Amino acid sequence: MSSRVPTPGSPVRGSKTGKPIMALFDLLGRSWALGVIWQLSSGPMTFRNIQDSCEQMSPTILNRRIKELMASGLLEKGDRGYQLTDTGADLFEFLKPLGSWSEQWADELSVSQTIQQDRQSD
Amino acid sequence: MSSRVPTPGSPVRGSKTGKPIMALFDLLGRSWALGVIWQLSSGPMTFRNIQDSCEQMSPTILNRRIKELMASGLLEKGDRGYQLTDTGADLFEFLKPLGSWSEQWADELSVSQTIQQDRQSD
DNA sequence: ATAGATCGCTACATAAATTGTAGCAATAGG
DNA sequence: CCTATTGCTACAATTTATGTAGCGATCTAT
Repeated sequence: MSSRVPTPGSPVRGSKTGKPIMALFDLLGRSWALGVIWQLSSGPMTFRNIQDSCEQMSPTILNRRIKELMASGLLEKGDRGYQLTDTGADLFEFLKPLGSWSEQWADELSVSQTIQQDRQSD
Repeated sequence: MSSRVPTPGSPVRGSKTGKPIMALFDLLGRSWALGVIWQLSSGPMTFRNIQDSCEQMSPTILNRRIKELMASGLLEKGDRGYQLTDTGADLFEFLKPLGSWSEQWADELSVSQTIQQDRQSD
């Protein structure tokens, strides 16, 4: 493994100061990280379960994300597979509202795109 | 530009279904995207302002993020530089609490790391 | 016991994204 | 006109991600 786990206090991709919020953003801002947390919020899952529920994400990167999220105390290994830690579940509570927000956002976007198309056809 | 802007409804990096939440995670899960939104939450900023407040992030990627975030309706260009749209500001309200949460997380992490170090020296 | 089937990965090659540096055209001020 | 700042683009180097193949370990049924 040549990748670094973003840790508050130490330089990370995106922040040389390692400010907690930047370390968090670096951690969550890697491909599939938010998706994995999102999926695990509904309960423990096996490695392949996660892969399947995340559009067959490559095992390479799932494995890397898992290690990072475990090192960051958001994920742990349980009897029934991987699961969110208390901290991870706590974080998810903040992410949760984004579900319905994103649907509203999707609607707004499709509307404004329609308007743009209308303008082009003028 | 060869990169695609994650748009709900169309396949994105991380989701072939284009479910809004996955499109959002793809968009926000790119380097510096969350950081840029975070910085702009305190008011409009010029291109170089953002660069400076984000550890001298490369102009290449800032430019790309800006275009993506504008295409997604989260950012716009105003008199005083780039700024969050109403939608963007709305999104930020969900991100905001992560600021203090991340500091708590940082504390927990440093404690657990100390414990691990103690165990190793046993 | 043995032949699947499943699980958690690792190896490896390819493709895509990010970084860092240099610099240019446009505007602003003196 | 001279200088500084702004918003970028070009380009090469590095880092990350994707996709496929497959291995060793563990269950499962025969």
